[in-house]
Amino acid sequence: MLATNIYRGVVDSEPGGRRGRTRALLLECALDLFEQQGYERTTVAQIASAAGVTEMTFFRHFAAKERLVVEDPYDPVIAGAVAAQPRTMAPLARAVAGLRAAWGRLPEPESAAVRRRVRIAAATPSLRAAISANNAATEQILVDQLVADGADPGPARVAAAAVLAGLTAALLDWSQRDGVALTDVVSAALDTLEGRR
Amino acid sequence: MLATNIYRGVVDSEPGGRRGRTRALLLECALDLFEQQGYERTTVAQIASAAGVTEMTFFRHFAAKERLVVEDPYDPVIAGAVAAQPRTMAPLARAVAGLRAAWGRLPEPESAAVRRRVRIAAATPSLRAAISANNAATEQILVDQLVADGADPGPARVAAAAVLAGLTAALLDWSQRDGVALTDVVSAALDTLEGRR
DNA sequence: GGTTGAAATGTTAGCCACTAACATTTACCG
DNA sequence: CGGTAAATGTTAGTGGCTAACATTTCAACC
Repeated sequence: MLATNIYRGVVDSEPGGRRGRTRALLLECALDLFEQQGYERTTVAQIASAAGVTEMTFFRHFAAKERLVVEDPYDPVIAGAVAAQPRTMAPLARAVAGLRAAWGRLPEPESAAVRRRVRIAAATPSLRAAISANNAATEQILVDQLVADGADPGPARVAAAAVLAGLTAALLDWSQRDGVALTDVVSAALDTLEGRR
Repeated sequence: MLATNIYRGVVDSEPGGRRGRTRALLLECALDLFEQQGYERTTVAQIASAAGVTEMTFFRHFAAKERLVVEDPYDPVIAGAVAAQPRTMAPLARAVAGLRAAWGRLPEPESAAVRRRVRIAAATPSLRAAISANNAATEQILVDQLVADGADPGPARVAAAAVLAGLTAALLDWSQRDGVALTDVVSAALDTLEGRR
C-alpha cells in the first residue's frame, strides 16, 4: 500500500535496455518540473520534450500522468500478516495488528526519493485522490482477510478503509516534516487507530 | 460529509426560475444515462443533448461531470459536535463520538435519491476517488477540532482521515444492500471505528 | 559484416473534459 | 412596450489520453 506504492516505481525501473533508461529519464524530468512549477501546471508535452521524446512515447512508459507519482502496491505481505492475526480480535484491531507486523517485514524505503514524491502528492488534490483510488486493491485484500466467513462484510470494509486512510494521512504528514523517521510516524498512526492517544 | 455530500445537490436545486429547472433536468437525464450505460461511457455532450441544451450550458450548472454525483459537504454541524466532546478522549474516540452526535442532528436523507447516486459512485472508481477528494474540506474541519493546541497534529489527521474513510465505506456498502436503514449502517460503522466487533 | 525481426519510437488523427471570449436570446420589470 | 440582466449559444482552443499505422534502432544470428 501507500509507502510501497510510492517507491515501487523507483525500484522496478532496473536500468538496463533503452526502455529502462527512457523511463527513468522521463521520471526524473517530470519530478524536477513538478517541483519547479507544480504538478497541474506541468504538461505531459513538457515532460516528454524535456526528456527528448514524444508525447506518445511518454504514454507508452506511464499509463497516465499520475503514475509518475502514484504507483501500484505489492500486497501479499500485508495479506499474510493480517491473516496471521488471531480471529478473536475486532476487525479494526486485527487490521492494525496485521499492518504493524507487515511493516516490520517491508524494506525500509529510500526515504529521500519517497519523500520527494509524497510531497508532490501532498500538495496536489487530484493526486491525493489518485492515491486513495490506488489503495482500492489493497483495501480489497484487507477486506478479504478481515471478513469472518458467512458474516456481514460491513465491519471489515469499514476497518480496512479506515486503516488505509489513516496510514495514508500519516504518510502525507510525514512528507512535510523534516528529521522524522517514517517508521515512527507509521507506528504512531497505528497507535492512534487503536484508539490510543 | 459523505451522505450530506450526496443529497445536497438534490436539496438546493429549488425548482423556481428557469435555472433551477435546467439544472434539475440535466441531473435527471444524467442519472438515467449513468444507470443505463455507466458513468464513464456517458459523455457530457450526451447529457446536454438529452436535456436539450448545449455542452457549454452543462458546465454552467455543474463545474465538472463528477459534480452530478458527488456534492459539497455542509459541515458546521460536524465541527460543533466534535468540538463539544470532552478533550480527555483519545482523538479517534473523540471524532467518533462527535460524529455520532452530529448524525442525530442531520436531516434524514431522501434515501431513494441518495442511494441512486451512491450506487453509481460505488460502481465507478474515479467517482470513489472524487468522494475522498471531496471529503478533504470536512477532514480539515475535523482536524481543527481534534488537535490539542500546541500539540502534534499527526494523531488528529490520522483519526480524521480514518473516520471519514470508514463512514464513506459504510455508505458505499449501504448503497448496495436493500432494506437496510442508513442510520443503522452508520451506527455500526462508528462502532467498528471504536474498536468494537 | 550484413540481414532480419522485434522492441522502441514517431506521426497523424481524433475523443473527451473543460475553459475563455464574445454574441444572442429569453424573461421579467417598470 | 422598452430595457436590462440572466440564461443560453457559438467558436475556438488546451490538455490528457487512445488508436492505427509508419519508422527507426538495436541485437542476435547466419
